[in-house]
Amino acid sequence: MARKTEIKLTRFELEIMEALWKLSRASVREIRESLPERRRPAYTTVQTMVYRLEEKGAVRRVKKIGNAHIFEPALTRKAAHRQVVDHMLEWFGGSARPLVAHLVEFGKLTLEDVREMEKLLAGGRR
Amino acid sequence: MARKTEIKLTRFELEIMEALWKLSRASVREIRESLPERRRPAYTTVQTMVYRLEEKGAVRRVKKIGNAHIFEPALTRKAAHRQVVDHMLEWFGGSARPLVAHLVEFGKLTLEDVREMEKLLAGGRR
DNA sequence: ACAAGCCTATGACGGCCGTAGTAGGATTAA
DNA sequence: TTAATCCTACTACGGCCGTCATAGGCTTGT
Repeated sequence: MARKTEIKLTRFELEIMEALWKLSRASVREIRESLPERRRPAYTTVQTMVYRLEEKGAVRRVKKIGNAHIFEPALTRKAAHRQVVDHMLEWFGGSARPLVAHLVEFGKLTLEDVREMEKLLAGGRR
Repeated sequence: MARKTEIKLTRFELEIMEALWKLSRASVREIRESLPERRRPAYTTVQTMVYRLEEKGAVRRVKKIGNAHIFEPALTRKAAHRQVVDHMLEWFGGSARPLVAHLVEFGKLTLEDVREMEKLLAGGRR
C-alpha cells in the first residue's frame, strides 16, 4: 500500500515548519525573521534546517525570486502533528489513555478542559 | 531553589528504567533478560545504557553480588514520567489542551475515555 | 560598470545515542 | 588448580542534530 513515507521531524524542525505553515511560502530569510527572537539562530543554521527538511520531503522549492529560493510545506500541519502524536503515544505503550491519565495526575488537565473535550466529542460526532 | 537537576531520558533509557522499576534492584544481566525479546540488544549495549543512566543520576549501584554490580533506580517512575510529559507538552506550546485536542481529532481518545477521565477528576478532587 | 550585499552550496564539528567489541580481572565448577 | 565463564571498564563508530563558516555566484543601487 505504498506507505506514505514516514517523515520524522525534530522539535526544531517542527518549529521551522510551523513558521512555514504560517507564511505559506517563504525564503530562508523570511523563515528566519519569523522565528521568535529567543529562537533565532544564524542564517545558515536555518538554511541547513530547511535543506534537511527538503531532503526529508517536508518542504519543497516552488520558485525563485531574484536568486533566492522560495519554499513551501510539502506536508500538512495536520499530518505532521499526527506523526508527533503517534510517536508520543509510543512512550506510553501506544495508547492515549495512560498519557492522558498522566496529564490529569500532574494537573496538566483541569476538569474544565475535560468537559470541553467531552463536548467536542459528543457534539462533533459522525 | 536548588533545582532538582533535570534528568532527560531517551526512549530506550526509559525502557531500561521501566525494567528496573519492575525489578526494584538488578544486575545488568537481569535487566537485559527482562527486556522483551524484540528489544534485547547485546549485553554490553545494555551495560552502556545503565552506565549512562548512572551518569545522568537515574540509577545507582547499591551493592555487589559476586563481582556483579546491583543497580537500583535513583528516580521514581512518577518523576520520570513527569519529565517525559513535560517535554511532550513543549511540542504543543506547553499546554495540554492542544495535545489532547489532537488526540481527540485523530481518534485516539473516545468519548468513553474522556468520561472516565472526568469521573477521575471530579471524584479524586481535593 | 562596480562595489556592496544577498544567497547558495558545501563542509565541518561536537554532542548525544544506540550499538557493540575487547582486554583483562573475578568467580566458579571440576 | 585450572579452565571456562562472567562481569567490568573502556573504546569505538556511525547517524542524526544543532550549530555555523566560508567561498563564490547573483543582484542591485549608484
